Amino acid sequence: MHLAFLRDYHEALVIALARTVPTLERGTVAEVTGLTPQAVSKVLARLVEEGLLEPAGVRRPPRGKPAAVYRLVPGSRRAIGAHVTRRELRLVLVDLAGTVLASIATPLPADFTPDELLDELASGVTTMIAERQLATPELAGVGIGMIGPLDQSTGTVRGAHRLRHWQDVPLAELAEQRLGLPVVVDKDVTAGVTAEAWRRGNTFRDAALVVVDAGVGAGLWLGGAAHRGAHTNASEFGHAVVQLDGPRCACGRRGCLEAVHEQAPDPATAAAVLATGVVNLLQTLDLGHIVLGGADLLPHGDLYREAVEDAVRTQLPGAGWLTVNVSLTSLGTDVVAAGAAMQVLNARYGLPDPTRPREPAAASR
Amino acid sequence: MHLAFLRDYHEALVIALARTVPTLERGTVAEVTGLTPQAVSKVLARLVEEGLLEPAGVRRPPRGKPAAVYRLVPGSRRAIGAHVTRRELRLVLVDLAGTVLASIATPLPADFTPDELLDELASGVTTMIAERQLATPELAGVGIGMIGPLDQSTGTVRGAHRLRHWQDVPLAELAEQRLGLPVVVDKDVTAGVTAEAWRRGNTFRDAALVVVDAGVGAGLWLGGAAHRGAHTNASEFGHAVVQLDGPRCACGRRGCLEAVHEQAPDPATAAAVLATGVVNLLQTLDLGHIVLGGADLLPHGDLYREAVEDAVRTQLPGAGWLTVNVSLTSLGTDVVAAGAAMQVLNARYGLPDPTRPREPAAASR
DNA sequence: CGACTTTAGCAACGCTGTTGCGTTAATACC
DNA sequence: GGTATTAACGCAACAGCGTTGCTAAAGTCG
Repeated sequence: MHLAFLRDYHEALVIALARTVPTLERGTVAEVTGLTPQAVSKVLARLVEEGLLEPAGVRRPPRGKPAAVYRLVPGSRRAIGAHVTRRELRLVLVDLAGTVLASIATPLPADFTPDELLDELASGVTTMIAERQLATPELAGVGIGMIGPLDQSTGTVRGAHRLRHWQDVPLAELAEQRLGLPVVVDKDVTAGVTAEAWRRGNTFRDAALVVVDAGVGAGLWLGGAAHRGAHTNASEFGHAVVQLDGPRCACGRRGCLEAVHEQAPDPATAAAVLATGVVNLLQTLDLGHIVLGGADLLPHGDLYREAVEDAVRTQLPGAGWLTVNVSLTSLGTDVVAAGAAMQVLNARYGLPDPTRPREPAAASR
Repeated sequence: MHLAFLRDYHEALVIALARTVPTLERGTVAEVTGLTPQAVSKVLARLVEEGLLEPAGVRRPPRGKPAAVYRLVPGSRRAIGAHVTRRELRLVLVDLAGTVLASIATPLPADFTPDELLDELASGVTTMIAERQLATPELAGVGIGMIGPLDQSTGTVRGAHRLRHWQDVPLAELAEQRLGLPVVVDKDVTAGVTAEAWRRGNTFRDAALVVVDAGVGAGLWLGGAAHRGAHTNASEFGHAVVQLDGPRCACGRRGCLEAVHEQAPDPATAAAVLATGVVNLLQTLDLGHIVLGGADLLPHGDLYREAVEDAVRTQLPGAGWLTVNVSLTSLGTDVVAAGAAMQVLNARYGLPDPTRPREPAAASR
């Protein structure tokens, strides 16, 4: 680990702050980060130099010299995100602030092959780059949120459920060659929770994005980072058993949350089942935020949200201090694609990982 | 964050390595950590200076200058750990290598008060210090593993289950005043999983210690650190529902894993229920290691281990690559107390937390 | 207009790991 | 036995990060 880690870490702190507050000042940043004002000056100067921040006038205190005010330049960096489901490909363009600037969905052929996906992806990405006139230093890369199981560390799909042509496909590598851009691949729900985290800032430290979309999954954000697990296969929350003698699930077990949820007679019952599963998650992991999403949940969004809020109130002990924020995703059906894009930004402008050095700072002179 | 973070981080890497391998050399450390050999020389010199490492002869390569060999001095730092249950107080002494040097258990009065616990704790700690002639720089502090719920960040017990006199007790603060030593407090199972992690080294990155002892809990070690959650109340795994219409649990819900497990007609059925719960955990979190422990599990240890191994084999898809290491804790009934002690060592000699600076290096000249 | 307050920034510094290069201690070769 | 080779060690100068000390700037207040 070089000294560069410190620099990147502090720059990432400031960027994260800039994402969640309208304006920045030297003094307030120093307070939040614990750095000295002098050090903050240097960090701010570097970020202005890189184009990520810009001056935004001054604040005049009741007495004394006016303070220089800065703000994020959201458009200075962008990334493209893709959400691959069994039926369609959704592409979004997001900026540094986590705003979705464009979103298009195109159908995919039934049981599509890797080549068919790559064709569709390349065509969509090329169009988007042309339409928006995106240049290389500005466009950070492409993220792909995909149904699992897959190996996130290498970007290889191990064998997507119900897609025959996807056994051990090195998707990240293939897409990089095809697009000529950096590509990261991750499970759909893990990408999705990254979107929520990127937009909400650092109070969002322990959370889950619970998604119902054909199956049930939960992307996990634990201790301020995505949790992927030992084989990057975490989030198969839908295959946790909630009814030992319940109906047979596609995975072979009995009474998986997903199977019980699916067979519920009406949406209200289904929501109650899911809510119980969410409380299980809270008991085990003690999350501060539950975000709900997915194409099969959002049509009954308020119903689900109320069911979960109700379960949190009635099924979880320690009411006074065990506060859980329950909400629907503000990104709707874009959440996975947007999260995949933000993973690209997060890799470069999020908190660095001490175990791996970061690539040599793309556009820094 | 100061430059001191880098220093502490690299020292912690070397100490962690020294714990898990018999001997160290400059070259191998450089390879593992990614530092230059020159930097490793400086780190090793500092650690020898502090007494944590010592020279251990030389290795003579086929040709060339012999390499200096170092090894950990396990006895150079020790910590005392306490495990508080409803019936007894267990005290252990551990060293830097994670070896348990002494273990004593004393009964606690029924429904004991904070004062009664502190009396017993002070008496036991004083005895242990006297018997082993522990000096201040050598003894790093005292850790307490306690039944929850509690606030780990402040060391306050919020209101331990079935203990009437434990509403909002600032246990860490009280114990520090009483003992004159640094004290950390944590949930029993979280302390326990720290013991396993400290002894197993950095291949142990995503794991759970599943404990059956009156209740059922799971201490979580995720991404190389203890997972405590938004209100430091994670690990209440026993209160995850596995049978929606199951028996009423003490917590008010129906069909909690703990309740279903408790009412199983025989140990084999109980083990199968727990095993299903463990697979739920694996589906959600994708853990690489499951460690089993607890006073009510260990008497049937092999039965439980085989049940879990069997469930992992038969209930978890993706057999080829989803490898899970299942084992019984090697520390037996000492695991929680030992883990509490290792949390003290971990706070000082484990990987530092970027968000909080470390206290000013106790005994560094 | 001078005193005071608040913020900004230059310059020197301390500490980290890095780089360059010479030194040391062993074996292999002639 | 001397010389070359090898592998590891370590001094010294260096680069880059945040910190410290101090001065300057830009306002308000009396």
